[in-house]
Amino acid sequence: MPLYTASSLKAELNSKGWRLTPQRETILHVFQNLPRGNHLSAEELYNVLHKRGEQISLSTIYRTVKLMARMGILRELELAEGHKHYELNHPYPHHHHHLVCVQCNRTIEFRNDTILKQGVKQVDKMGLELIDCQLTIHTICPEALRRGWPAMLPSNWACSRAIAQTEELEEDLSEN
Amino acid sequence: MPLYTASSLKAELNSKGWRLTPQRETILHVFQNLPRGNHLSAEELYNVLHKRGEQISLSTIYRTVKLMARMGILRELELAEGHKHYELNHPYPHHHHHLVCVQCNRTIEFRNDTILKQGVKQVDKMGLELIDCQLTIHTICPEALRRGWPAMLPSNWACSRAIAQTEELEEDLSEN
DNA sequence: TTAAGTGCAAAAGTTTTGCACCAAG
DNA sequence: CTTGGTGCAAAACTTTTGCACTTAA
Repeated sequence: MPLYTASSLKAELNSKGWRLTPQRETILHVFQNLPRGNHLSAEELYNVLHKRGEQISLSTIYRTVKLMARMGILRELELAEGHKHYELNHPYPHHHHHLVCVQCNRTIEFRNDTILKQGVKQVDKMGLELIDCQLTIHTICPEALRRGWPAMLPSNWACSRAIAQTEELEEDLSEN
Repeated sequence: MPLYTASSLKAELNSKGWRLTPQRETILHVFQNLPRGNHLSAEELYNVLHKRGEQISLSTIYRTVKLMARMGILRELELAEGHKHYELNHPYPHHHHHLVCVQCNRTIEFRNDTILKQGVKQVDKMGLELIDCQLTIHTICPEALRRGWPAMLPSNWACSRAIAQTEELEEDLSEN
């Protein structure tokens, strides 16, 4: 059971005065059939479509993914590669976050329900609605380290301190 | 007491074979004197510097902020405005996250120690080091709503479901 | 001294837009 | 029919790079 069928997508669009077009339907299908963990840039989506023989222009792709991201259907990911990536905005049990190597841009997904809960709590507190909520962790992956990127983070780095102090905090609260 | 002095910055740089230049020092100063909650794009930083009479080229600015972000001194923010913003990467008690309106790009900062703790836990589990950890929440702000952006999110949206299910989960765990 | 950094101008990319035509509701 | 959507080509931007010249260590 996909998150959206053509008709539920149509209903969503029409309710805002927008239209369901074959292009939009096709693009949604691509994302729905994308193996979990994959995400596409506009250009990649364009290529996937062309391989399938679908002729959708790059402009339309850009317009569509942006619209769908604003609707909450797609998630816009900034994985530090100079362009945005998109993926289906999966509901709770499949919601996930990303870890990115600042050196080589390698990306790893992870799930963490506590974070989603905190996001929900935050918007609730402000009376807003959640469209998306993503934690991005920047790190240096083992490969990059091996290739010579700073063997150690400096001792007085903001984030080193953050770690130290947070660990203390964690002990104090003796949580989980 | 700033996070970095010229000499601690120099030490950090030198330890990796890099150099402290007047440009790098000046750029760090700008960020250290930026009122909390502000962040600058490369272009904005360029303008700030020029108003002060500092002649630093855009290329150098791009090179410097990227270097400092990879070192963990600055944080690279993607606030959906088509270009990156930078701010000092503050340690724990001042660490914060962002809430962004998908419609008007208005940004609101918030603090949440639980999220930072989860980020630390995640990298620890994988044996990595944390450089930055930022939750970005996408939402529609009240102003945008008032200006006519979808009065309600659709009932079957991924994120609506995420909220519902997470709230149940929250009750189940009866946490905090 | 010598390897790294800077500035400039040009290049490379991604994303947006104007406009004429097409099509969904 | 009317208004929104698409495709194309051009434009707009942000970010990166090659290269000659400086300069920190």
